[in-house]
Amino acid sequence: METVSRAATGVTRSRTPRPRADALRNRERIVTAAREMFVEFGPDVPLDEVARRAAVGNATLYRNFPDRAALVHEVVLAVTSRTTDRAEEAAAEESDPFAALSRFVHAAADERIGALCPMLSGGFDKDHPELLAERRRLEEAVEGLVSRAMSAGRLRTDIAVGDVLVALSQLTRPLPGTGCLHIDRFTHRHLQLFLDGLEAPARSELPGTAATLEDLRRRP
Amino acid sequence: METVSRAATGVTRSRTPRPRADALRNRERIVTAAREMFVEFGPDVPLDEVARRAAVGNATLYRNFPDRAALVHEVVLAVTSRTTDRAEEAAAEESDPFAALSRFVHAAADERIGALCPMLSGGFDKDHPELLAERRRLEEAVEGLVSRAMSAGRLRTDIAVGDVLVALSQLTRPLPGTGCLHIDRFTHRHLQLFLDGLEAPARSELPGTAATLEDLRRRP
Amino acid sequence: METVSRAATGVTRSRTPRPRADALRNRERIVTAAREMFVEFGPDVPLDEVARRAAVGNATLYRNFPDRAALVHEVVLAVTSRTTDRAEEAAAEESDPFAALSRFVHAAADERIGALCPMLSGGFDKDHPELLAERRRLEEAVEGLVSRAMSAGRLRTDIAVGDVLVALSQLTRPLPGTGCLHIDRFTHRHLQLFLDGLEAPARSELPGTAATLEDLRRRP
Amino acid sequence: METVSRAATGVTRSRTPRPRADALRNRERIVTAAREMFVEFGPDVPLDEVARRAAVGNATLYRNFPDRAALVHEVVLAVTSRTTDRAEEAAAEESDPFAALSRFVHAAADERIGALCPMLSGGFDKDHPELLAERRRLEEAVEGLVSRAMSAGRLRTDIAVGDVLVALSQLTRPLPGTGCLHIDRFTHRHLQLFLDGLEAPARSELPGTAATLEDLRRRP
DNA sequence: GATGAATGAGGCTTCATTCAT
DNA sequence: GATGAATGAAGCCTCATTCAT
Repeated sequence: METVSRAATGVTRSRTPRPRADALRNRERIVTAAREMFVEFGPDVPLDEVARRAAVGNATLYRNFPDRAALVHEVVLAVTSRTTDRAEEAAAEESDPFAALSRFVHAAADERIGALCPMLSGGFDKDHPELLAERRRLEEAVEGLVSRAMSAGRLRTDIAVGDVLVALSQLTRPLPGTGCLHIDRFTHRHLQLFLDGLEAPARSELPGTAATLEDLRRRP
Repeated sequence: METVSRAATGVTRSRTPRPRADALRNRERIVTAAREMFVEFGPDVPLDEVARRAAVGNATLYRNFPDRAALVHEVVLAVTSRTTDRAEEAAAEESDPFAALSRFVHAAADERIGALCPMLSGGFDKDHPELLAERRRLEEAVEGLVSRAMSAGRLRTDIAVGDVLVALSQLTRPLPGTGCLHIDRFTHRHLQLFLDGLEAPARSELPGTAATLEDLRRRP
Repeated sequence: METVSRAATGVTRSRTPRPRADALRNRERIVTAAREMFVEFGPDVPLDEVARRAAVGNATLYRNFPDRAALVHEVVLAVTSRTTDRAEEAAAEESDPFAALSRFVHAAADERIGALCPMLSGGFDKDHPELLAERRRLEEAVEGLVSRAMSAGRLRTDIAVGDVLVALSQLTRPLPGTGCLHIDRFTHRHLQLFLDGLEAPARSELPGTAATLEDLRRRP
Repeated sequence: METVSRAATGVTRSRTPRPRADALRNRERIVTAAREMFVEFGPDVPLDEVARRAAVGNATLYRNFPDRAALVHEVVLAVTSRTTDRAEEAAAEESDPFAALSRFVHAAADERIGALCPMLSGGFDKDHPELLAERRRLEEAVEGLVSRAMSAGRLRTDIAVGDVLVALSQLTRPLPGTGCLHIDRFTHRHLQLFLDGLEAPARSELPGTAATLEDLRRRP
């Protein structure tokens, strides 16, 4: 359950006579390197550097991903997918609904969900069907966590899944160039403070209105 | 006109004979444009674009700021300073110490304190004396807000000024390319949730240890 | 009358406070170098080489012409314009109408009208208004030459201006890499043979139908 | 008579144990695809595209032709050979000597002899013995057509085989990217005009001197 | 023998910075 | 002092060619 629940699908169906083993490995290495370097240096990191980190020639990268947008697409997909896995794990394995939400939030930080933020800016298709589907899957999983915690009276009722995901992403956004060193020192503290603020009973009245992920995606 | 104004100034300190009025105005416009564009498009925005927004030639920008680092320096200084002003205002004008902290947090968001985050990455001297001093000033002001709220029993005691400022910065970090549109829709909600988490009594035990701004700056 | 009858126009009109002298010179040098190198090596010649021949930095080329298409556009415009000038000269200065046409054909070869052929392939806007206008002007001028020669009974009547211009272009198309050396040795011979074929009375019946330049431009 | 009058020569001398049938077919398909695509897109067409059109892997192409020059060599050879075939056909089947020349000229256009022009530029060995021999064969065949037409008094006497072949090539040179669509609409008209100019009696005095194909090849 | 994949060199284009008016 | 223009270094991407299955 750990790894690529999505990327490895759809291989043995059609005409394509099976990708070669080393090619698959290369592709995987590129995505991994890209994820790491996007996290560490931001989404403008030179693709040649990504290729070097992946230990492949730059043209191999371009063979697999025609342009930067394609690579970003893949990384966003991977991070979203892995994060969703964490949400489903938390839902399945934690009996206390607020503990489940809490576990997910901290796990999502470790998956570097915050790295998605800067990537959402670039010129890539945020409405791509694959992405849309994966985002829906994430939203549903987190929606499950939220609604159960809310039903149990553990979560304040004036927030929605969008609030959780956006704040979570912001709080875990990496600082380019720092190598994420501060994440382990501070981020989990701040996430915990945020979770404390989410807990019922509400200690204040919130401005604005709760929102879904789709609201975020749209131009407001 | 030039000679008159120069002759009229009675200052005998330095060699520089007081900059011309339009030169000062230009410098100010550049800093303002840079602050806006750093917020809107991130710290990698082309300097030619900044110059255009400021309605000056690019060479004028370089006359005032020898390189990008110098401009970033100035903007960081300005944002820090303005944010400090907000902290001092809040301290002076709010009687309730937690309300003061709260007011500061929301005001700092409007000053785009979050824009500092990405700028702290680039190759500019974070230890410059001017910056150090301004950061100290900010830290002291916020330290005042925090300690008073804590003394009044309104703030949980396991946090420190570093927690407030870092989380505040992260939660208000702009998404490049979005024109900050989401700030007004979501950010203040999430700040409020964070503030609720800060309030005493503490609802959880925090991982890690509280820290100052200087801790953040260092390589851990 | 020799040179840039078009490029030098429209300078002193508007807001733009007059381009600097050296900038104009640079622009002119770039266009000249591009024309020469397109002729000599074809339209795929590296732009860095064009810049080198023009003795400017490559970025200067890109400042003046955002991409290859813009540069091709300018060169096509220049060649067309200069060729039109030759047509008008011939019309004005030759009394015999067939001699006028003949003089134009040979002069157009010297203007390297054949270099237009390969450039018409690339991804640039062949319907740009400027180009359209210039092409019309050329067509009108040559149409004048043709119709007068035809009226005088010197030209066969089953051809049209498109035939003259297309065949002329083809016969004078440079061979990339040869430095046009063969032009002076052979091209004028073949043009003369073609002219002899154009002369009345017609010695054969032509297949197909006569056409205008616009017909050529369209996807047939 | 159609195809490889030269390449398939059944010499059984050497070591190579006769290529497999599918290998031969592949080689043939590559040459055909290359010829078509050189005509359609020019001699710089990516070899991967040629391989795709030939429906073979790119490495298969490189197995048969070590580099682009080798492929160009083969295509030039093939086109030259097929054109020579047309010349010999015309000589054999037409009783009127000028009609034979005329028939050859139009047939050569259909063989895309014009596509040779751009290929003669690239970095391939134009003096390769095979090519030299083939070019001689073509020249002899056309020389036969020319001299017989001239002897019959049907052809002006101030031209030579080089004039015919060069002008013929130029007039039929494809415009890259157009898919040769204009060939059928215009080229045969212009060839006819050229033939009319070739016919005796000469209507003008030609500049320069007549030349052979070898003259063309040399740097003058 | 045939193939898909990998590679490095090279062209295009942008941008921080410097220069000439 | 202010400006537009010039520049070289660097990133993106393509393609001829080589390698591993």
